[in-house]
Amino acid sequence: MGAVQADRTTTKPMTACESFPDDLTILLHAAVNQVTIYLDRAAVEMGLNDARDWLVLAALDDGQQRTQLELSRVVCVDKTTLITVLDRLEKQELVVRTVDPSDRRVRIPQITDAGRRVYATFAVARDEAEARALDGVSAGDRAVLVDILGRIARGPDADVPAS
Amino acid sequence: MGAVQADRTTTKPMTACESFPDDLTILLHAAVNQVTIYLDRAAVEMGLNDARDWLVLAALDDGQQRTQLELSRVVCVDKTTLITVLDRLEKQELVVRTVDPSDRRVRIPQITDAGRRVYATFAVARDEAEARALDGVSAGDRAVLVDILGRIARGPDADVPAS
DNA sequence: CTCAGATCATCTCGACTCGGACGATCTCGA
DNA sequence: TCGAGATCGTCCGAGTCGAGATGATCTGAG
Repeated sequence: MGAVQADRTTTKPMTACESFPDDLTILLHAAVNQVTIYLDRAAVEMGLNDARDWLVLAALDDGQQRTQLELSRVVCVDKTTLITVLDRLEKQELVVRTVDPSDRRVRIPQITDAGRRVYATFAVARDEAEARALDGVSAGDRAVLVDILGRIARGPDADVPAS
Repeated sequence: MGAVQADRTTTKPMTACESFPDDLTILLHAAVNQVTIYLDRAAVEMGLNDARDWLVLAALDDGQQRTQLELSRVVCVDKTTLITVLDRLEKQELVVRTVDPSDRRVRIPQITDAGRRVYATFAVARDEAEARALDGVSAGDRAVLVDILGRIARGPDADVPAS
């Protein structure tokens, strides 16, 4: 039988990956896959559903007032999917949806104290995971990594010159 | 803006991402997201469905004989999902499923000449995209990137001691 | 003031994903 | 030789995702 199967009620991909180190994009995929597996596990362990739940909490934790639409763009989650995430988090009382009094169409999701606590706990687990993953990597190399990833993430040109 | 919406028939996430550069894992997600968007677009342009289609082709192109199960592990795709990918690629005559004569349970998917051509074409587009993404990054820094990503992808130690 | 058009959150519904069956086949011990 | 158990590819059903439609609300022109 599957020895290390998580007893989850919801469906969740558990694909471990033994990739070939040929190519940057493949490597990138494999890396994110690995990280996701670990983070998802940590998230489940503390009652969250997903690493995405945590991602949303992280975005909310910086205190900025954001509409759901803005939030969905920040965390790379479809606005439709974000609704279900917020529903879940709200039910767990980790966030609340407040109505912007100046524009009653928009909701401003805000993190609660409980949410902040969960986020802080998770952040510790995440930092440990990162530290383990980057064990033996010099600070300079880490900076290089962050720099390049940021460059990739922001896109090849970010602002297409009006062509 | 946006404005560059692809007119796709199949469902496909098009979430562009304007992430905050706080954290490594978020950065990693954002980077892979960006790359995926680009690769998916390129894949669609040459008749493939997905960047995953290409990933499968890439894995098959190294000439190794692999069962579908092995293949699914290599490319980080669930074996069930891989079936639909192979079905599609087989219909396009980019791969064929051969039966291993020494074990008639297993299928050995193999890339065809047409598949090899498509893969080669795609590889050019991919290399261009990579070059653009890494424009202005020194060769040394690239090596660092590949090294660290590989380290992350291979996992901290594959089996986390259940503490 | 009124109304047309824009924008927000939500809902709907079709497409996709994956855990858990299942049949076919292999292996190994009796 | 035979059968129990393992392993392969495939199928099915529940769950998830996201493009487009919908309803509520805002904005600006007349």
